[in-house]
Amino acid sequence: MAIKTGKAAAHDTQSKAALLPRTPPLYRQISEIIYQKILGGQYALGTNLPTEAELCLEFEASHHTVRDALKILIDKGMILRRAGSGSSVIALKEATVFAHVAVDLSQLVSYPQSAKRVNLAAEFISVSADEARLLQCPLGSPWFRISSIRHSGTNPEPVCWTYFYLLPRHARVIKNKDHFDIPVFEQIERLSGEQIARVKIDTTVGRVPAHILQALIVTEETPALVTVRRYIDATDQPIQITVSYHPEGRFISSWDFRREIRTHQSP
Amino acid sequence: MAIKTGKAAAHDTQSKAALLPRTPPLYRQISEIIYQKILGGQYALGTNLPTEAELCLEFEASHHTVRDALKILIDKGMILRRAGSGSSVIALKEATVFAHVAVDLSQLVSYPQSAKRVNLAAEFISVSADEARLLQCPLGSPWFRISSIRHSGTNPEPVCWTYFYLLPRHARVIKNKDHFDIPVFEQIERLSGEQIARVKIDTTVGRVPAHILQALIVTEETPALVTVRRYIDATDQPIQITVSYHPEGRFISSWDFRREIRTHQSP
DNA sequence: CAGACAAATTTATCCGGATATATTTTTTGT
DNA sequence: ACAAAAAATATATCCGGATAAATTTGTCTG
Repeated sequence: MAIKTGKAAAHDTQSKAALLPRTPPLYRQISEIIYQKILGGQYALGTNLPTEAELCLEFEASHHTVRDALKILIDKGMILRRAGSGSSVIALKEATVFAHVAVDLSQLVSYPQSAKRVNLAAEFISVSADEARLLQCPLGSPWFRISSIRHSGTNPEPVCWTYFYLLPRHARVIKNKDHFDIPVFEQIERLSGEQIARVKIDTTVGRVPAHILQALIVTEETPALVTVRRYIDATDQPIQITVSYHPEGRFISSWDFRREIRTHQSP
Repeated sequence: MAIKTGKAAAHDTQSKAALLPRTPPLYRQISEIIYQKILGGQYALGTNLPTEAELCLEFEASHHTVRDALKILIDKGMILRRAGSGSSVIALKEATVFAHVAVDLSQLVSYPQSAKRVNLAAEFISVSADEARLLQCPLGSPWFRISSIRHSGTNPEPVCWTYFYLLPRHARVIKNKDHFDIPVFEQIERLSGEQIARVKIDTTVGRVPAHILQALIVTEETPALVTVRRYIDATDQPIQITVSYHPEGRFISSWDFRREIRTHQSP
C-alpha cells in the first residue's frame, strides 16, 4: 500500500501553475490514515497497532517515517508506545478540553484597564473570627492586610473594596515603585521569586460589611458579589488571599472557556 | 564538546547494582544544554541558534540527534525553525499559563453530584423585553424554554432556579430517556452532533424575580447570584443560554486555575 | 508449579547519507 | 538602481542500517 510513487513524488514539486493544495509529507499522510482507522474503529481501544516493521511494509516507508507518523498520534494522546510491548491505542479520539487560559495572572482579574486601585490602609494584623472563617486559617494568624478600593474610570462610585492578605514577609511590596500599576500577586512573584502554582476563586453573594459602607457609597444591607481569591504555591500554602466586595450592579464577573485539543505533555 | 564517549556510553547499561540515576539519552542532554543557554542569556531573544551542522560539530552528534534535541525546544515554544532561515529564539523561557481545564462541559457547572434537577415547565416562547436584554438577542426571538429547579441532597430549599433557552430545533431533548441525569447541553451535542466551541459565563448580583419567589422559598427582594451561561458553536452562534438564580447563601461558585506549561500546538 | 534464565519481539536511540523545499544573499541584465 | 535570475544556505523530508533497552514469551530446573 504505497501512498505515492516513493521518493520524488512524495512531496510533489509545486507544479508551477497549481495553487496551494500540495500533498502533505508522507509521514503526515501515514499518520492521518492511521488516525482515521482509529476513529473508524479499525483499531479498537486497548489493542495494539501493527508493529513498526509491519507498518513499514504496509506503507512502503522507512521506519523513520513511520516513527514520525506515530509521534503525531502520541502527541494527540491516542497511542502509547513502549519498547517490547508495542503501540497500544489508549484513546479513540483526540482529547478536547474546555479551558479558560490566562497568559498571566492579571488576566484572572477581569477589571478594565482604566480601573484604578487606591490603598486606604496597610497594616500587620491578627485575623478576627470572621476573617479566619473567610480565609480558612486559624484565629489570630498573622497577616499583612492592605485595604484598597477600586474605581472604574470617571464613575464616582467605586467598583469594589478589596482586602489583600499577604504573608507578613511580603509586606515590602507596598514600597514598590509602581505598586499601584501592577497586581499585588505579580509584585510578590517578582520580589520574592516564590511562584504561584494555583489560584482558587470562590464567588458568592453576601452583604457589604458595615465598616466599608461609606467608602463604597452604599446603604446598609446592600447585597454584594463577594469574591475570594486564594493564590497558592507549589506546596499548597496560600501566599496571598484577597477578599473583594462588589456592591450590586457595579460588576459582572465574566469567564470564557474554549474547547481546545489537549496535546500530550512530554516529561 | 562531546557529552559522553560516543556510542555505548550515551545510555549507560544499568550497571546492575546502581539505582535509577541513569544518564538521559543524548538528544535530551543536548536539548537541556541549549535550554540552559537560552535561560542564561547566551542566546538572546530574536537571534539565531547555531545551525544544525554547527551543533552537530559542537556536540559531536549526528544531525538526527540534534534535530530531536531541537524538537523539544520547539515543543516548549522557545524556538522557531524555518528552512533557509535557521532556528530563531522566540521565547526566553517556557510559556506557562494559568488554565482552568474542564475535561467535559458538565465540569463547568459546579453543582454536586447529588444535586437533582426537576423541570417545572417546557414551552416554545418569544422572548420578553427583560429576557432579550439578558440573552442579548432581539425582542421576540423564538426559543424553547425549560424552567427547572435544582435541589441539593436533603435540603428542602432549592439551590437555584434555572431557565434553559434552547434553539427550537433542539426541543426534543426533553423526551430523552435520561434527560434529568445528563446536562442539557451534552444532550444537545449528542442528539444534534452540533459541537459547542465556547462557553461564556457571566456572574453578577441581582434579585430573585417575583414569579419564582415561591418556588425558591424566599421572600421578596432576596439577593441572588445570577449566572448566565452562553454555549456557543464554532460560528459564534449561541446554541443554548441558561440563566440561573441562586438565592443568597445557597451556592458558592468556585474556579480553580493551575499553572501549566503551554506546549506548542502542531497544525 | 514457581522461579530463574534465555530467547524473541518491539521500540528507543544513535549513526550515516541523499534529495527537496524554503529562505536569504549574490549576481546579472537592463 | 532596480528587478529578475542564480547561487548559497539551512531546514525538512525521505532512505538505509546498527546497537541498546524494555517487555513479553518460552524453556528449563528443582
